[in-house]
Amino acid sequence: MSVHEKMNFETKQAIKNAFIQQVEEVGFERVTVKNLALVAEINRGTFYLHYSDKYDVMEDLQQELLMELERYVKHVQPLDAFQTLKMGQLYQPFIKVITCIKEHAPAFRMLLGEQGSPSFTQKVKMIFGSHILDRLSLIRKEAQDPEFQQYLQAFIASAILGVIQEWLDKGNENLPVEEMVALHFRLIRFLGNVVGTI
Amino acid sequence: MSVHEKMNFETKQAIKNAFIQQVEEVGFERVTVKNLALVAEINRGTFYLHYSDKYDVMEDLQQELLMELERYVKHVQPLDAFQTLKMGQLYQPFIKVITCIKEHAPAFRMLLGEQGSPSFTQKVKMIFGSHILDRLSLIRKEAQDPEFQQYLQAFIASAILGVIQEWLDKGNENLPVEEMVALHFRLIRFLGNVVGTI
DNA sequence: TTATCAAATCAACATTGTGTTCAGTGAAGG
DNA sequence: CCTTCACTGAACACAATGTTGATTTGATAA
Repeated sequence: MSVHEKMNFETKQAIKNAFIQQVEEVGFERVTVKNLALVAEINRGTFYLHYSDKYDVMEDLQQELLMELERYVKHVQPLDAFQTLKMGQLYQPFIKVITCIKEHAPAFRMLLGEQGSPSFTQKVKMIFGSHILDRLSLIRKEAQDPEFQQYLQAFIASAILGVIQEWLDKGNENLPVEEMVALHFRLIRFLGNVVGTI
Repeated sequence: MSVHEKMNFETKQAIKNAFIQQVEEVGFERVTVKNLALVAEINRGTFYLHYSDKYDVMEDLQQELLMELERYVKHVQPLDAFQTLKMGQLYQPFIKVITCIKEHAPAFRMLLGEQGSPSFTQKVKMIFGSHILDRLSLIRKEAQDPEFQQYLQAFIASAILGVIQEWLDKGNENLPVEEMVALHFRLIRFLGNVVGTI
């Protein structure tokens, strides 16, 4: 790697960081290339050497995070998860997912937050939904109806993501990753019990 | 009501409709006052007689829908809902909520969709969460821990809204309101059963 | 040391949307 | 007939955009 590529990389990073900061501050719509250049401490012209516009930065950031996220989510198997849970242990693949999100917390908080991107939220749900429900249809015949399965995916993926959004919102430093994972299973079990007892 | 007020009202409506159409087409960020005036077939200057900018239109639209929604959601009582469900009937207050959403489907689809507003989504979740979980803490001691309750709210509200978003996305004309309501309870019961049998 | 080359800077430009203003138009109502 | 009032149309200064071309910087390699 030449020094030029390194400078190139650092400038791109500076732009991305400025972007995250600006979106959190004023919302995506009010972000301007002018201010991005100002915050990133680069010339406005330099911005255009790396990105065509602010939408381009958004795309780049989203791609980066979605690829990283999918890398961990694809190892999650819901049946194994419940099995592990029954033995009173935490399910490692899911811990890795939450850890991944925590590591990129500023970006996720921004994209999933009040000023964020609905399309990103939707893509994250897709990743959760498609992988987490992979083999659930094997054990329950209702889950074989494609329409029901589709709504089941939306239901569970939204629920999980909703908890994660709440966690990010509150400043996740309070609640460690392990408790976060345990919380998900407590919530699902709680709902199951309520349905059972009524 | 004078004719002038009527004209006034119709112009505002035209702007709102143009706004919905434009957001769906190009996304909120790329909506311009210029194009809104073009689509609504009014003079650009006329726009500023009704709204100060596009954010103002967004606010107006959101307020309108949130007030309407809350009007129905506040009659939903989860305990009654499960009671009704056990007797094989559909829970009327929830039917009214879904009907309300269906009646304003274009606006809801836009605001909750890929090009929509995360802050609106969040507000809808708040309305769902605060009303639906109102008395759930009475029957289960876990639900009394405020932090758990907070996450439980996020969990359930997100799940329900996720299903509604899926419904709107697919074009809700396919699935009638009654089946939509039944689906929610089928989903919750399914999850309960899966947790119970594993 | 010096020539080289990519990255970043700087200034200038036409373009587009913004928000405001102000003189007009036309239809309804008194 | 004349007032009222929503709306029109044109003009304005302003701000951000995206592009260009000339220039500076600094590390690398002969």
